[in-house]
Amino acid sequence: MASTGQAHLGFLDDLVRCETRLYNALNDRLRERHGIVMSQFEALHLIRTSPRCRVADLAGAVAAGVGAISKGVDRLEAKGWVQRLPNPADRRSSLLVLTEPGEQLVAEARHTCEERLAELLDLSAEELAATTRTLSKLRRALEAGQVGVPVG
Amino acid sequence: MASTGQAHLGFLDDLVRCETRLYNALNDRLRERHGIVMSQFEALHLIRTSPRCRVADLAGAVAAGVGAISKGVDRLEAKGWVQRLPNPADRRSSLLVLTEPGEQLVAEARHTCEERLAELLDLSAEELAATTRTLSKLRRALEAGQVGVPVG
DNA sequence: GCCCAGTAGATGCCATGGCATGTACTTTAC
DNA sequence: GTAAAGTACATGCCATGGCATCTACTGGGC
Repeated sequence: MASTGQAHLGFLDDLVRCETRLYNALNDRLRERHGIVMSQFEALHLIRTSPRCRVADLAGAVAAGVGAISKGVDRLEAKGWVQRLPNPADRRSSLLVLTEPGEQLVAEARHTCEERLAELLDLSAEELAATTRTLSKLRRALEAGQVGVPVG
Repeated sequence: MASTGQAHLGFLDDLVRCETRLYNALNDRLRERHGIVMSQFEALHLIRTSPRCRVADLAGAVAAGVGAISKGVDRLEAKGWVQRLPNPADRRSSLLVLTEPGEQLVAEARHTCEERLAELLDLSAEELAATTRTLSKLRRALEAGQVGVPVG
C-alpha cells in the first residue's frame, strides 16, 4: 500500500463527525435536563477533579483560549456554581472551586451524560476499549507537543 | 466488569480532545498557508465531491444549522470560490459549485491537510485502520439516527 | 385551477470563542 | 532594593454559529 494521506483524511473526517454529533446530542440533553451546555459541564467537571484549578489549567485542558475560559467562569460564577478563591501562592490568579449547588449539578449532569452516551455508543466493549486506547495515545502525543492550543 | 458508564465518558473525553487539537492545528496551518479555516475547507471539499450540492446537504453533512451554512456560503461566494447556480429542479434552492480558483484552493488545501495530519497522526497503520473502522461504524449509526443535528 | 401544509434558505438577534490589549502581580538580573 | 521582563487573567472587538422568523417556492388534496 503506497500512500496514507487518504487514510489520514478519512480518519479525521470520521473523528470530527462523531465528535460533533455526540457533542451536540449531549449538549441538547444537558440543556433540557439541567440548563447547561457541554462546555459548561466540561469546565465544572474539570474544576471538580482538578486540585488547585486555575483559569489557565482549564484553558490548557480543553485547548481553548484563556480569555474565553475567563468569560465562561464569569458565567458559572454568576449562576452560583463556581467560586473564585484568592490564590495564596499567586495573587494574579484565583483558585476555582465548586459551590455546593455546583457539586450537585455536576453529579447529576454526569449521570445524564453517561446515560445518553450508553444509548448512543452501541459499540462492543472491545471496540470501545481498543478505540479509547488509540485515542488516548494520540491525545497524549498531541498534548505533549502542545498541538492546537490557542494563544489568547 | 460491572459498569461501562465510566468507559463511555472516558471515550468521549479522548475523542473530544483529539478532535479539538487536530482541528485547531489544521485550522492554524490552513489559515497561514491559504487564508481559510477548517470549516471552509470542509465546505469546499464537500461541494467539490457532492454532485448537485445544496445548502441543506452541507448542513446535514457537517451537522450544522442551515442558517450558519447559508452565511458561510455567502462568505465563500464573496471570496470568489463558490457560485450559487439556479436549481432547475427547485427554485427555492441553489446548486453550489466551485469556481476555478475554488478548485485550485481546495486541491492545495487538501494537500496541506494531508501533510500536516501525517506529521501529527503518528499511529501505526493498523491502529489507524482499526480506529477508523470503529469511528466509521459509529458515525453511520449516529447519522442514521439523525443524532445531534441542529434545527435551524 | 386553488388552497394549504410543508420545505429551502436568507436574515436578524444573541451567545460564545479567538485574538489583541490592558493591568496587576511575580520573577529575574543587577 | 529596583528596574525590566514575564505571567495570569480580565476585557474589548470581531467573527462565527444557533435558533427564530420571514419569504419564496413546491407538492399535495380538492
